[in-house]
Amino acid sequence: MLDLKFVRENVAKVKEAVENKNEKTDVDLILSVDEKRRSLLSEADKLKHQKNVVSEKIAQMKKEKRDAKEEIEKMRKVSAQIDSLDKELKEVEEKMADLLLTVPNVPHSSVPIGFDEDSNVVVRTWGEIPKLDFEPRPHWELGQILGILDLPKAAKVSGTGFLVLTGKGAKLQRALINFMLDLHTQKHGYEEVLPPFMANRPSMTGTGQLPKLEDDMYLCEREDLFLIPTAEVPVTNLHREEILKAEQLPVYYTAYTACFRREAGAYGKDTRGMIRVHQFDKVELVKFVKPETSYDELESLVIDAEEVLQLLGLPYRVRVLCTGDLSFAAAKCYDIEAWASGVGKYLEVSSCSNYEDFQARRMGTRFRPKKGGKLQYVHTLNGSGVALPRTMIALMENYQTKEGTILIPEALRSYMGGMEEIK
RNA sequence: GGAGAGGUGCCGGAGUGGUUUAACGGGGCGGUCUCGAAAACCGUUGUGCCGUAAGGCACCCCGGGUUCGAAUCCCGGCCUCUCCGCCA
Repeated sequence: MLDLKFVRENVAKVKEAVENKNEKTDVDLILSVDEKRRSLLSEADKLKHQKNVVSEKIAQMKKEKRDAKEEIEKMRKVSAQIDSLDKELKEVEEKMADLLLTVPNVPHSSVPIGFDEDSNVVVRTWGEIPKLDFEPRPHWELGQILGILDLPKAAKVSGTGFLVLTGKGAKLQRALINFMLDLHTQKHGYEEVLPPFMANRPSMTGTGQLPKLEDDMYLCEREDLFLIPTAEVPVTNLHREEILKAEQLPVYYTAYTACFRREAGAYGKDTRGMIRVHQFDKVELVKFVKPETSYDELESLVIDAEEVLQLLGLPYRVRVLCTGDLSFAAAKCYDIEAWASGVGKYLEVSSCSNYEDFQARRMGTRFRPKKGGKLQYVHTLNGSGVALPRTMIALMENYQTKEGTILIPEALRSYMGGMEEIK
């Protein structure tokens, strides 16, 4: 959420952001509602002031046992006026709040302007794309041959877009989770959190999934709870409506969770295998930082995520997203994409974003800079560190052998009980 | 699910229908003292909104209601705690 004052004072900038992000927010409507709101507010405030003054007078008169009938009668009328103004004001303010939630964050000045993902810019690549001397198999074939991925059973149990990992496949997934959590907690200084996999509306609104993306999420209607689409939601909301101490910043969290996405509107895309599924595992990184450091923190966040792929020996590239591909709440975002030999393309395994104070303002997460200074909103960031099925895909497809087995990267072997190969 | 208790500021914790941002304590900040520090003492310390400003308004979990006037009384909701039931 942007500050209403900021919108008022930076109309051109906000309209440009709406345009560049391909959003449809009506900024002029916001301005006119704001004007209405302010005029109602000052009218109501005047009457309330009168009420307060006269109420005090009535109290005084009662104390002196004088008759206050006339004043009471007058106030009865004023109160009625206030009531009706307040009612109108409430409607206008609710409308204002709803409108403000539809204004996207303003992209950082370093973000390339562009309409869609074709304008994303590769900032670096790492590793060599493996040159296999045989026709590489896609992961679903490998999974079937080795008996570690059973898509037909997943379809039977739940439907398309779900996975059943079995035996060494399940173990490999668990190994990856543990490997990543250990890396981030032990080497990168993140605190591990295991949050709920369901979140309420205020939380979903806090991080910016609501109101825009409601249809992309699974909703348990009886409880009005959403299955989390990412650990970003529960972990970032840990500090909703809180005032953090300046000296405790920056705060780093890492969390493993399952993630649930309806993938509405993605029908026909990546339907085979486990590239795009309704439920997947992910290790997430979340940061709460001081505003002046947030862009440095974004760079180090990306590096922390990249290290996962480096240690696994998976080649990847990092792209900075252009304005049109940038999510609603983000000010800047890097995608990390791992190369997968079987399907022959780069797969997005991480998205690292700086939200600046956009989420913090929605959540009410602030800190006091020091010495009785004014409260300020923190900056929040998060990134996958990293998402699992696609990392599994890259691993399976890049480490496959001519015989259809999969070599296990060095870094993972201790997590696999010393296993060197899945065969 | 049943019964009870409670939700107050940065934190702990009082609170009478009528000068309430709200006793008291802690913390923070400023100062006195000190070579320096601790201790002690004194002072100070909420947030948001409107307004060029002076100033004003709102806020004691959330939403309604009663009243000239509600942190205080009534109703609904959410959350926490205790006991009982159920349960991996």
